[in-house]
Amino acid sequence: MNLDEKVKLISRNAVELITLEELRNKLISGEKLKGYLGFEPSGLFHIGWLIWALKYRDLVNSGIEMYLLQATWHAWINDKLGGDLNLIRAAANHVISVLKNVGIDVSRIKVVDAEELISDKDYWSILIKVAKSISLARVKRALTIMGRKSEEGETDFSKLIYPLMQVTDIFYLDLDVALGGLDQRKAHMLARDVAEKLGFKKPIAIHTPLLTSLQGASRMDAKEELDETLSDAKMSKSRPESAIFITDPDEAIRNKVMNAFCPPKQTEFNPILEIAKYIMFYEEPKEFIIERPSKYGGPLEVTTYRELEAIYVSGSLHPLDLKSTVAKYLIDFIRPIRENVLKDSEDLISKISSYISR
RNA sequence: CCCGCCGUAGCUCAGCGGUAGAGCGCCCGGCUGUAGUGUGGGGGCGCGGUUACCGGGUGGUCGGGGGUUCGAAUCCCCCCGGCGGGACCA
Repeated sequence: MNLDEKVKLISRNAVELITLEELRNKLISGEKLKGYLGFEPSGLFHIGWLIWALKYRDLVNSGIEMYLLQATWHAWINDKLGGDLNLIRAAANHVISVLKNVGIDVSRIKVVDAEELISDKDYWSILIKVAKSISLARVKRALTIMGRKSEEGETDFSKLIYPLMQVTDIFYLDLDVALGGLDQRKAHMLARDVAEKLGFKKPIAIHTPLLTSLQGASRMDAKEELDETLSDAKMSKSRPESAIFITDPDEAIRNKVMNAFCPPKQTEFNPILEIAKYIMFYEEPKEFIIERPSKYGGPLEVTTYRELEAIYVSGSLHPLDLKSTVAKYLIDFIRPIRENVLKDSEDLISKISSYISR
């Protein structure tokens, strides 16, 4: 793989890459790059996470030495799964199981548990150095979670430690690249802000897009939808269709897609089009056949997302036909993963599910 | 990563094209003469020097580098540092 091919692989389908120049320079220098993604085990794997999972796979394949951080303590701070560390660990194993089945060669990556980090006093030494180098206002600004919840009620103090831990994770692991959904931007930028002053590597930040909720309102990312649907029973009952889980059976996937928000001709905040873009067409060209009764124009075939978007925007592709086609391909995509994951970790899933449903 | 504000004496800041300033601090002196000390006690004298006050003095790569100008702390560009805000959604 030459330089341009590597850069293309690393940057494809990312919302942003900060900065491209730094990435190129590091690649040119020939040094072995280390990267990571930290995930919060918070319940069942949903398809929004597939986007970063696919990106993670790209980075592994590009030759970057990738770490995968199971952010169990972080999940504890965020009260995921009721703050039960045993459940959180089960959820972490479930995520690893999914990643294996998405085609990530687990033998090529280094899985790190937050437990390992926090048991080393060097970790806490870095955390305090980071804390000393920034103001309280700056930490608060790096907090994604705070915004909405603080309007509703009190936020406990542990939440302030969260961004510090994210920054410390990056420095402790001595990383060149930090990967995450766009919701991780604040933490990554904080790390970039203080890195040089403290003598650590300034991480290149790669952000993947977030999927719009199937209901169209907000985003299907870990911080909002999953948290609310999984850890909040009320939400789960009132909004059962907001996310598609990797463990959903075929019919559930089809129902969720068919019931989803999908405004005609519109690309913005259109979850179905986004699924097509980021999952179906993650790799192009791709054979994408829209089967359609002849009275609505008959079957159509496209090979790139750009073509699909063009015919959708023009109005010649009806949302119903888009939905049924996306449902079909999504089912095909998820089925093998689901089957293996269920085989792999059924006990974990039932543990997590039982928490959710109780 | 993006935007904004700031960077001038040790400190807080003013000055914003025409001789680099103020307050505070610091140093010296005056006034005062406490505690302590030279003594066993007291006085005197000396040492010492608190607080306030008075007088005098000390203060600078105007963050760095370029540029414009007869002339730059001041205007323009780049960089560094501090702070604040933004950054899909809320």
